[in-house]
Amino acid sequence: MARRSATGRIGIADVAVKAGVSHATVSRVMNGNFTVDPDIASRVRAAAAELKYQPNPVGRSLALGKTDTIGIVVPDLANPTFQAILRGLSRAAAQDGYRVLIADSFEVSSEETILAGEARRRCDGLVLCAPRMSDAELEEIAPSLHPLVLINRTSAAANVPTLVVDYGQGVQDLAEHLVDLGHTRLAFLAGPPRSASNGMRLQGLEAFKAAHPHVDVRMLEGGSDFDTGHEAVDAVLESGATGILAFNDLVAMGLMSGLHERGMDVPGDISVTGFDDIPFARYTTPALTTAAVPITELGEQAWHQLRALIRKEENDAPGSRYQPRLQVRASSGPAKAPRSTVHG
Amino acid sequence: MARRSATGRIGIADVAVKAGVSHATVSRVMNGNFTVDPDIASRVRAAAAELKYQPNPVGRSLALGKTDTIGIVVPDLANPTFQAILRGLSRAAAQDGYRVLIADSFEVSSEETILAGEARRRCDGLVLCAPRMSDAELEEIAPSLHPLVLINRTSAAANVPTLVVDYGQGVQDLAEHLVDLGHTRLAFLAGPPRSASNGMRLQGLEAFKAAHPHVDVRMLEGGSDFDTGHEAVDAVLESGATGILAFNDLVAMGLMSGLHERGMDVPGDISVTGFDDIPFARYTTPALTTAAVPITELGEQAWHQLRALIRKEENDAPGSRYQPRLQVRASSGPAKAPRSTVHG
DNA sequence: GCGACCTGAGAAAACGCTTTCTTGGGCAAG
DNA sequence: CTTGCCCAAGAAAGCGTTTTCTCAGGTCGC
Repeated sequence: MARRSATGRIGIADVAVKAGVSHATVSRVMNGNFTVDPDIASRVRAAAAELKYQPNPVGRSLALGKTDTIGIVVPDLANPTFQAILRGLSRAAAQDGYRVLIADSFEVSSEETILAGEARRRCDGLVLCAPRMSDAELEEIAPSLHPLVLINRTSAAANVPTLVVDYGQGVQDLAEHLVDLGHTRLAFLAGPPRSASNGMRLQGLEAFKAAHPHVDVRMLEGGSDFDTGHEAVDAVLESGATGILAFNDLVAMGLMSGLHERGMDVPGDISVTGFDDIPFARYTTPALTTAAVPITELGEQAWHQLRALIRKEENDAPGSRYQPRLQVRASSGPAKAPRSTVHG
Repeated sequence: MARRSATGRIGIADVAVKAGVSHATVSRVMNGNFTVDPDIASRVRAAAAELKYQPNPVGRSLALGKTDTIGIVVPDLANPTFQAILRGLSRAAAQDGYRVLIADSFEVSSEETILAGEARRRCDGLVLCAPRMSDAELEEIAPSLHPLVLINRTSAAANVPTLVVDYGQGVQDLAEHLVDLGHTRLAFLAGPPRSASNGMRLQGLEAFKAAHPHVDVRMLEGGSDFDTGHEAVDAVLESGATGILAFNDLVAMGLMSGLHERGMDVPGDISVTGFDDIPFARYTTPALTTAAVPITELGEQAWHQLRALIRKEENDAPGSRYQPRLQVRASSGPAKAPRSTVHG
């Protein structure tokens, strides 16, 4: 009856007809414009309610030039870190009436640029987690993404708030912790080679090595997931290290699992530390010593920064730096007498 | 120079001017319409490239009546189950060029209805995970959500594919497993009272009790997260049960953690089973016996069902039922001699 | 050589909304 | 009683696309 022909959905025109007013008046009523006669307003509201009219957000977005939606690009939705960022972002944005559109690049850095652009065009702003993207490319696209917040990347582009976790400091804290426990042979189970946060960890380790020339710190190739850690068990054992700094909690858990299969005791034989303090880190056996990152809060902050940009507010603190907090649990313990290295 | 005044972004009009053609021709070229002269086409493409023109998706959506976006409503983004569904959905949809808009209801069932409606209007279809919503309300809103796929809920509404996990069968399999190990006193650590999937588990347990009148099955109140399991430790010990069926893996992990703190041995003193087989279930200590649900695949299937609806394809199999697979690990073991009940 | 057909590109309408512009009517002041 | 103002509501112009409609020019056939 009142169905529109084209889309089949109820439109503003149907309400206007039913209430005997113009489209404009319906729009005014729906948007709480008070320059409309109360009688007419209630007539419109009645008509809208009866037809169960709901404004079409697409038409609205086109007219208003905003979508009330923000985008987030993540490299891997299976990674608890990005899940947590997404959660914090989504919750904070929802409180201001914004929704979140997700774009998962599945670790393909070439996709990140395209996805970011596409997502940005559909949204009012973008949160970008693109650890593998080259600096050059980032600088290239950053301006076109403008209401943009970066996570764990810095950019020279103007007006791009940056939320970074101080991985360098975190890994130093963990290394110090192991040294305090008497470990003198450490190994860093690295993350993906081109990862920005891995770079920060490496820088931190350089600083650490400079400050502790007597400590042997080996670098081992790795990755960012559980399997990586599990597969690295041989390399770890060969290294002869007694204190292992895993790239993150996932890798640490994989490594502990592998070590357990080899009959090694953690922390009796080897101490293992993670990074991030994902929810499950408390519940591994042994519970994982790690550097806690307030990651959900980071997602929340990302929204606040983005909101300021969208609202064109002055932002006195464009971005912030998060200091990981050393979280000592049972996976790290006193070094025992140095084991002999299997090779070399 | 070529910037449009209103939004500041490059529009189709700018390209048209630069290429010396009409808006319509630019549109034709951008959409690969071959009725346009090759020379003109390349001139348009050159102009578009030079201006870095990218069509505005909002305008496009309005004209086309589609957004290339689907929505998903989840009760809790912190729950690994929904994270996995989201992941599977997002990946599958991305392969067909669709994006995913997320709406987290934060377990507030009254929000679910509103969120679902809003999300649906912005998208071409919706995946709804609303375990707490009443059946009545679901039936009420289902038609208006139409390209709609339900997860772990059934609906009488026409054309609503339903993807359900057979929690009833899964919990029976787990109970059988415990009985086979010699347990005669079981306890079910229930999920949220109004949860649909909890209801399915309860039905399964009724069937189990009917088939095994000699087995004592206690019902304990619970919830769906880690803390719930952790807090339930007293109730579990009081129940005197030696085989515990936790609502899900999270609850089971919390319970095991609590039991460990109490000095109880799993599975020596008490066997614990979970449900879902979340990624971390393999890595708890002891590794968790659970009922594995191919949850990421379920998200993927949700997309396929939704896609069929969006494309108005005939769908011979509207929905499917997933059978959990018993995954025996170390958290379940032979019953030891019955413990005495603390109370009663 | 002229008319019918066809092709290719511009003009304009449509998508569903918001908002500016316009207009008519009521009221107050001169 | 007339003139000017103000206010409320309708008309219309966007927002940025796609797509239909229209028309001009060229080609082919007779």
